[in-house]
Amino acid sequence: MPLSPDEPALAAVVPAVGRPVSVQDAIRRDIIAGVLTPGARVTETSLAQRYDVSRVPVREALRGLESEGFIDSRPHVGSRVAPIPVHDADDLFAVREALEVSTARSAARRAAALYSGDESPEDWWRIRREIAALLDAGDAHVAADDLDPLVAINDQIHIGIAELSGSATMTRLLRQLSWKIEWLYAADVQPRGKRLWPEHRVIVGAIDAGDGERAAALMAAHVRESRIGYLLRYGVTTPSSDPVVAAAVEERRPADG
Amino acid sequence: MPLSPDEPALAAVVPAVGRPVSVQDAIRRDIIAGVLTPGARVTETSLAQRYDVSRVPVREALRGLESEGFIDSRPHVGSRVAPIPVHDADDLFAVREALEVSTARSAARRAAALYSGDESPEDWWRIRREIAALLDAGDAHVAADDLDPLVAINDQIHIGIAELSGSATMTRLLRQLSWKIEWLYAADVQPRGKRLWPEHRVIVGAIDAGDGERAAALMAAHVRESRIGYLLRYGVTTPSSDPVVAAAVEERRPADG
DNA sequence: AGAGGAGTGATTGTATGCAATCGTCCCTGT
DNA sequence: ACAGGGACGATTGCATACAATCACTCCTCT
Repeated sequence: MPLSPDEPALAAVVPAVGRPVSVQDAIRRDIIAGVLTPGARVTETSLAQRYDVSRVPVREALRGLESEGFIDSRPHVGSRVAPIPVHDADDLFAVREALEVSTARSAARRAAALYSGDESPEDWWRIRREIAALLDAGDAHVAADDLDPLVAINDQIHIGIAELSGSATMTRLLRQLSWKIEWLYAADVQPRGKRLWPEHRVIVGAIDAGDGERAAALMAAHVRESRIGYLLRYGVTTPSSDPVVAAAVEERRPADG
Repeated sequence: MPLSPDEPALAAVVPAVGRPVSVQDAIRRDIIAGVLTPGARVTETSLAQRYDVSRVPVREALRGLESEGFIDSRPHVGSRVAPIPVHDADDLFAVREALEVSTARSAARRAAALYSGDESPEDWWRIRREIAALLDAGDAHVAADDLDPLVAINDQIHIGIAELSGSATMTRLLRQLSWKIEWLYAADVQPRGKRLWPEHRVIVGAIDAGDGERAAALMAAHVRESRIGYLLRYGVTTPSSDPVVAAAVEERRPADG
């Protein structure tokens, strides 16, 4: 697996978190962190005071958050933090499966085309190197039993795979969803991703090998396993929309916590 | 296929076009209609004058359009109408395939659950009736050889199927994409959807029958065929990211126009 | 002649103030 | 006591005005 054909090692692990936080980022962060609880009523004025800005940037931020699904807004009435998305969890996982299976397959195909010289994507190697760094960082956190950062790293890896697939649209959609995913996991203090973590390296391996179908199958299993684990942990009563997932949940429920 | 278990016939064919157009809708409409051509430079001030509003609503609209992919904006420099998305077409179709295969499968499963009495979704019948109306309307347009409205009707049907699937997330994402799809097709005055049109009724039939895998397979073939047709018509030179599609395009290219 | 830097113009980003709209409460009439 | 209507308060929607930032040009120095 030759990772760096031209440039030197390069650190660049920090996954774009250091931006000069916009109001939208600040509010989203507070929602994900639980400072602004779901169902809480928020007015433009109160938020403006809270973040010490005018109402105008708050307005823009609310519009953006609304389209991301974090805010429910009604004209002339007010806005609320969207109800906790646990109900949407199964839905969200279904979308992830649909999208990410496709990105994994495409990424592997592009890798194959790359090796055969048919294509030379401009920044394929840069992204691939970032993923490698993220995998290493995740391994370190797992080894240190410091699992909290794994949520963000996990998202970054999945977005990175989407970037490798070369589909700007999928990347954009997945980025939207990733925030909600983080929100879902944020409620879970100790993510059980430790068991699933090693799967990432296997998936990336299949991509490197250029085996599209294997990458797709591995990704499908990965997302599905994550979905089952989530539904089990939260004891969601309504069955999953995917019969296979629903059956697995039902089967494992008594054995689990 | 019993369509109306409780309510009477109901017209409601008009697919939500009559809203009091916001600035964002107005700009998007002009982009899709070609009034604002891709690459054109647009400033907040010029748009404000154009639509006779202040810069504030224009700002919000631009933010929204940016997240929809219609506008490329650089801070302190200006905004441009995003370059013509023909290059993204293949990408867009790939996403559609990933999402819509999933929605078709889920919709069929819900139909099966509905018939067996396991579930009673609140507005399943309403949506199903709207789809029926859309199918009829499309048939009428095809019969009259008036193919222009088919683009919008087509989008509405696909969104309706997503709604039947019960996945709010998929519906939201698909709705975002549908605008871009319309943009793509708008360049094509005479959409060649006439040949593909009857497939919709077959897909809906599979959903009604509760046959998830068949619905999924039909939808996959439908989107793929549409994709091939598009790439052929526009003579896109770069091969599709899907090898099957790329091969089909290559095979049919000489025979076609 | 070329490179560097300051000035200028254009554009975005933000704040404040006012108008429009909607929900709610109280008051009145029956 | 209850229903209906009007007024008030709260909140959003919008316009104007100003500040900050960036790109570009021209001027100067080497």
